[in-house]
Amino acid sequence: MKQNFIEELKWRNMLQDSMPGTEELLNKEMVRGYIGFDPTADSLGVGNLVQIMTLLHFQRAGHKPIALVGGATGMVGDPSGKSSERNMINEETLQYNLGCQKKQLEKFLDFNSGENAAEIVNNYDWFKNFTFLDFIRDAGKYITVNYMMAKDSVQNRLENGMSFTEFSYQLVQGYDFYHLWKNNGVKLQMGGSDQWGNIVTGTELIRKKAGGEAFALTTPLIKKADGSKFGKSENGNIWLDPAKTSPYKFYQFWLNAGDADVANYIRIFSLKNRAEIEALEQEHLAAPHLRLLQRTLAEEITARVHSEEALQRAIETTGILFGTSFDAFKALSSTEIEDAFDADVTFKVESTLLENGLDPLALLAEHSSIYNSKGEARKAIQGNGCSLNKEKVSLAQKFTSADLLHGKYLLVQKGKKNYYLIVAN
RNA sequence: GGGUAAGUAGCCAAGUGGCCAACGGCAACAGACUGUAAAUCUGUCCUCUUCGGAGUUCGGUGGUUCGAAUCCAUCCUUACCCA
Repeated sequence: MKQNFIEELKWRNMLQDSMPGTEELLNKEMVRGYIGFDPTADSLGVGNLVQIMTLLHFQRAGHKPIALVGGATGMVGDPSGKSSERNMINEETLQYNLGCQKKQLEKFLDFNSGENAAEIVNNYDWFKNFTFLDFIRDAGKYITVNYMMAKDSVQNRLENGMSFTEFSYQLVQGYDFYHLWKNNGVKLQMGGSDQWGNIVTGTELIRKKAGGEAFALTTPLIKKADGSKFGKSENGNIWLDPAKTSPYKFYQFWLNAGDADVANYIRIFSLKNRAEIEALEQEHLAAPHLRLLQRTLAEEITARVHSEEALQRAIETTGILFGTSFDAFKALSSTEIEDAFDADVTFKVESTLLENGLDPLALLAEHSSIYNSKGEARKAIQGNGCSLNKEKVSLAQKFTSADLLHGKYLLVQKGKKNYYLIVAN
């Protein structure tokens, strides 16, 4: 069952812009299309997930998706959307990042589906032996500086300055498109709307240099309803790598999405069809407090990005920490408790210390690093922002062995949503 | 190479000799209210602290002064104009 790619993107609100003729091309034949990924970090984040989904829908519509990892472009630095010159990352880091991202991409796309099997390419492969002189003759000659200057990504930087390196970026990315067009039969480049300028530099180069035709399609940038950035949480970016963002936190991120955003998200990140999603939306409107959309979305994405088991564990942890009363928590077995906490939120404390009674500052800041300093812990406690075994902590309190569950556990809450486990041994 | 303007906390930005750990805004975190939502109100927001304080900051380095983000010298960075 092939879907119409453009129609699919439209109802999912994933279509920002496309070049005239793009839809006709897609209806006519199996198209090879690519999206570039920038190796600035050692993991992709949920921000990149939009582009991954675009490729996935593209493949499901019967086309051939190609993910380009930017071994070469990463060395230059994309100025789009950046207000100042970027620091260069060294080659070693870059290689490492590339490897990590490649592994993640491989999880999403189907590489064994015959003629439209996904591919991953690295633009470093064709740039590594390309000399500067060749480049300015083979690519630079076809694009005028006037044209490059007109780009938003350049205009926005004229006030504060921009190096030649970053100015050249669009030409490097443009050449990627040309290379893939010429050698791999790629006719379409997709990307976030901030990439429009870079993408059309590519189609322009293809037209001028080879008289060929190529197409562009962009997706809107996701914004939260309050205008803040998508994909960040209190602890920074939400990554796809379970070592950097645990499946539990990943699940929580989606579960915590606001109503105003979640309808948007589910269309983008869910593979459910239109009827299913619209039905869910109806149901959600009838009873918003059940947060059906958030739950459905969180479950689907967590299972896809991590695994069904990781999802089950995240749901269980959530149930233990949020859903049930403390009595229910007490009823859990030691194994269940320990399973619910990841290593980075578990702290060990000598049980002898507790026998003598420990004040909260010593316990939370000195003997564990739930808080970085006593001052920080003190402020949080004074602000009523810390609970132990589900009860608000006061500075005057002392904790002893009698407070331990199963003789060894203490449940600590920093704020409402951050849980830690202290194990006495 | 010449001239002009600028560089203050995560970001924006006030501050032109003591009242400055530095107005204000954004972001962030926490509390109340809620639906683990939004909006709103409140608190925190350089570091450490025995909560009395202590230490380190205003591009870098030196200097003047009892005292410098503030004055002087010099260097660095950036923008604009001229060559």
